[in-house]
Amino acid sequence: MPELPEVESIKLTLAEKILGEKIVGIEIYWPPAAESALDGDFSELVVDSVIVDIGRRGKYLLIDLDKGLTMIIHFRMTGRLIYYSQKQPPDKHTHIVFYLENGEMHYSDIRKFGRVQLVPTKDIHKVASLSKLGPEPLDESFAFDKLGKQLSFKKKCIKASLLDQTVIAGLGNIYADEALFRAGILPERVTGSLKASEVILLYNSICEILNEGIEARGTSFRDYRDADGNKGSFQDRLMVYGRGGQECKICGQALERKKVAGRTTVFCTQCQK
DNA sequence: AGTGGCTCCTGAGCGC
DNA sequence: TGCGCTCAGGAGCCAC
Repeated sequence: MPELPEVESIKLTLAEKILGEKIVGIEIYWPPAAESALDGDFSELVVDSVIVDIGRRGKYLLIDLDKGLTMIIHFRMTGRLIYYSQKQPPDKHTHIVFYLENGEMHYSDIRKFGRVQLVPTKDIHKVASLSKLGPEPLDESFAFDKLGKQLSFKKKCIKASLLDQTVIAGLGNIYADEALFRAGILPERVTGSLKASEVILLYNSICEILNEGIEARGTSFRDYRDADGNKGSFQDRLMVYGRGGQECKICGQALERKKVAGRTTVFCTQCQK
């Protein structure tokens, strides 16, 4: 499931291929995937536009077109955006094909949770899902005291807080579990009960885990691929996610697996307090 | 402000 | 082989 490091990897692999390219045609195979906030047809608005920039905010990929339009893409669970330099037939899960001057870009999504949303670039801050996002964890302006401020007084458990995109943007189930393990904090701890020293540990763990995730070009636990269609490698370095019942790589005790905040959560009761 | 449940959707894995 | 079941989950929404 694309979280921050995966979306960043898609952005980086895509940028070298599509920046400056003109979209010369489009084929939409599953219309609900293509949402337009404007009057007019998604296809007509997008075709003949030049891709001028590509960015990321949290788990959202932002593709800026000339003519003042931006495509906001959220991959949810199984979304992919893959660039092909040569003609490529769509597969059964391909929902949108963007034909470029050189090559084509396929948006596909097995579970159909993801969306490509077209909005005027100037209105991007008005899009509810983006405007509510919390701080960007890899931004230089993000500091441990900023995280502490977001977490203080919260009564829900820390796992729920980390998954809450208004608290901090970009963490999903994998990196939230990994960050908590590295920080030695149990996922069910009440958020506001964290000591200042624990907030600093958590802050450092989040930054480290996300940077390592990007260096490994993401986690391909199941479906994730970058824009070249390649897997990431961070799944080889996971300490807890997907390892319930197995031995903790640090202390050897069997890892606990239980639902926390409605999500499957894996942790070590020995290493995390 | 918090939780829990439901919805969207498909494929994998399991028991029989 | 295949049927029916459960599970995986990001986020929006709703009831309480």
